Amino acid sequence: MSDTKRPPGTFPGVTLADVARAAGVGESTASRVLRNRGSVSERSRAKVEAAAERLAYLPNRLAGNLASTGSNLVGIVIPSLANVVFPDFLSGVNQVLEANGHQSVIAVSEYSPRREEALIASLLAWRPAGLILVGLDHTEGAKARLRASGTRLVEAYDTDGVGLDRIVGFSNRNAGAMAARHLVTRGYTRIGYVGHSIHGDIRAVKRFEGFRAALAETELDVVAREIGTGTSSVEAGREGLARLLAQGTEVDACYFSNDDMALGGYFHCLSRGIEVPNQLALFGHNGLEMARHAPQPLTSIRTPRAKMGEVAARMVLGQEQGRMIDLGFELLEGGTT
Amino acid sequence: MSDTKRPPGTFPGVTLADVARAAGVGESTASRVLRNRGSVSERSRAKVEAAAERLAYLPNRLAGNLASTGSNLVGIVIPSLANVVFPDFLSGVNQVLEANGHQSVIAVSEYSPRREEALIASLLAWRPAGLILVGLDHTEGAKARLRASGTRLVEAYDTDGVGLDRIVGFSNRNAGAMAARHLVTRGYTRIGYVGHSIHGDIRAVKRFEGFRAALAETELDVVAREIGTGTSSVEAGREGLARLLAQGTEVDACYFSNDDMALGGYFHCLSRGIEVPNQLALFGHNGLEMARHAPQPLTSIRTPRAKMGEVAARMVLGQEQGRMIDLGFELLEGGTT
DNA sequence: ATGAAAGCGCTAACAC
DNA sequence: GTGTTAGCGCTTTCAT
Repeated sequence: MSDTKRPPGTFPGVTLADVARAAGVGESTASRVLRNRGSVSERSRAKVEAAAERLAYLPNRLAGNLASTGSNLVGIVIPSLANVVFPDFLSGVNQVLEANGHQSVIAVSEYSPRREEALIASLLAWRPAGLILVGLDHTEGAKARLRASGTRLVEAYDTDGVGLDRIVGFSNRNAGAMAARHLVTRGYTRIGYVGHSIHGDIRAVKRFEGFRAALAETELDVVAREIGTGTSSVEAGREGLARLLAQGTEVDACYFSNDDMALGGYFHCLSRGIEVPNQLALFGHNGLEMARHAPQPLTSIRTPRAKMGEVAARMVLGQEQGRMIDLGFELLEGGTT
Repeated sequence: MSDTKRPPGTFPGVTLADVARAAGVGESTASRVLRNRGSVSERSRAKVEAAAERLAYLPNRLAGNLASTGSNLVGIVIPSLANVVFPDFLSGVNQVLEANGHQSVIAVSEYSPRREEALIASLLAWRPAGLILVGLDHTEGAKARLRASGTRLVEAYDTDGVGLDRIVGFSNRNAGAMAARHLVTRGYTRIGYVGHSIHGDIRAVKRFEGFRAALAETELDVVAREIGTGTSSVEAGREGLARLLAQGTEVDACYFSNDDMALGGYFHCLSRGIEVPNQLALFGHNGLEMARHAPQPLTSIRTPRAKMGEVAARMVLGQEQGRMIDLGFELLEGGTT
């Protein structure tokens, strides 16, 4: 047990060899005990466990994983932490990963594919058990690395397109289409759209495309639109709707890129005394908790975020059949349409 | 370049030795080039870089860190991902960590100290460059391990108590006190409290204690309280306030454990036609974006969540002086008081 | 400036 | 059931 001067962040250094020696057994026996693998006599097991306890032995995963080639880390790249939906997703991922003795290494791309590529390379250097990414859109470089690595890969959140390996999610196009059909069915015809920056959030774009395509089925289209420059937020939604209405185009319903945005729109209506849904109907996306409990629950589409995370984790651990799992979504009929 | 049959999740295995051989230099030279350390001739550098590129060499951090004893991983344990405030915090942490070539390994304790202890042990096995925890309350076992490990440690979010190593945060007691004084100054005297489950969320408890202590300065106390059983949410706040008012005790102001809760309360008032703040004043905590943009901006206290994450990360990297940094908080005077 | 060699702490055959 | 012995892929003296 060599306890000499050592750089900060380094450990006293009780090694497996120390434990084995203290227990009076060989290294491999100690290793077997500590990992519950292979057969060991009750006697050895007890001795090793006692020694480990006494020496406060802390295994070194760097060494362990290097020796066994492969780690119990799972790399996860999400576009943002600011948008509530990704923590929800992470939460699901994390839960099943931890339950299976794996650990999440999380990286945030800020919606930049170039950043994502760098993060992927960085994560692969840990020889992770697998990688979980959000979306299907990656740089060519990233795709090449991923293919070359042979790592198990799961792409989540989007089923509109082709993936590299495994996919779990739902169709954003169809979600948009469902929103459109709902509004059309309710008789709305002068429909506006308030969205957040198109930069990066490809899935919001896909929803809007699906939305317009479905409107087109009945010869309709959005009559006005307002796209913010920043990320999705309550404030952006509030201001977006204010600007949309200021355009002068008559509008009887508004589709928002997200529930945050829609809640902002709702707040605008409350402030201005605009009657919802009589004067203006509002439709969001995601089914966020806060919007479901507004005085008038927001009509929205609930997306299976946590569930998606759980399935993604199970897929990455090889516990799930199928290369593509579409979890669908659900219309939440609220009081705003 | 040994490309034999290998277990799934394993790599083609281009090693540093392969690169060195291809470049016609020694391993150590190749290593020096790839890490920009030590002096290398332009010629060797070029050869090595070309070879690495050609072979699509991907360094193995498991090996690298094992050899150099110590990793560039930083372990982070947060209580929950469901509560928006922690992603905000993480976001700050992650930003400076990534900018400094470090990676976040994130674990979620679900507000359980026992779980936290297990997660800490698990994280320490990676010989992380440092650890970031939320709060000052840990099991004795966890504290012992942390001290023994010698790892640099930062405890965030709470300055009301003693820490193990470095601390960054604010005083939750004082935040509660500020809320109380604000309400008292405005002339409210019949004050209620709606909180979420006390289990685990020690900081919410500290706020409430500070709140009551400050009320006591003027011989006041909360006249009614309602504590939910689950986590903080809009729904819990809405129902909590409904129950509080149903108690029958006359109340002219209500303090909530969180902005989610307070927004729920606000929604309840809107639904029931309770005039805010005339009939009932509302005070939250955290200064969440969504609450700031309600028709009547919620009076609240803005907490420096992202900033706290940044400072925590800098502290863990040893880039910050001082063992204890109090970032304070800020009163947000809204329209609900 | 560069190469050889000795580990880092562990796991995985392989013998016994 | 248990110990011995090679490595895992890299960094790091230490010569040169």
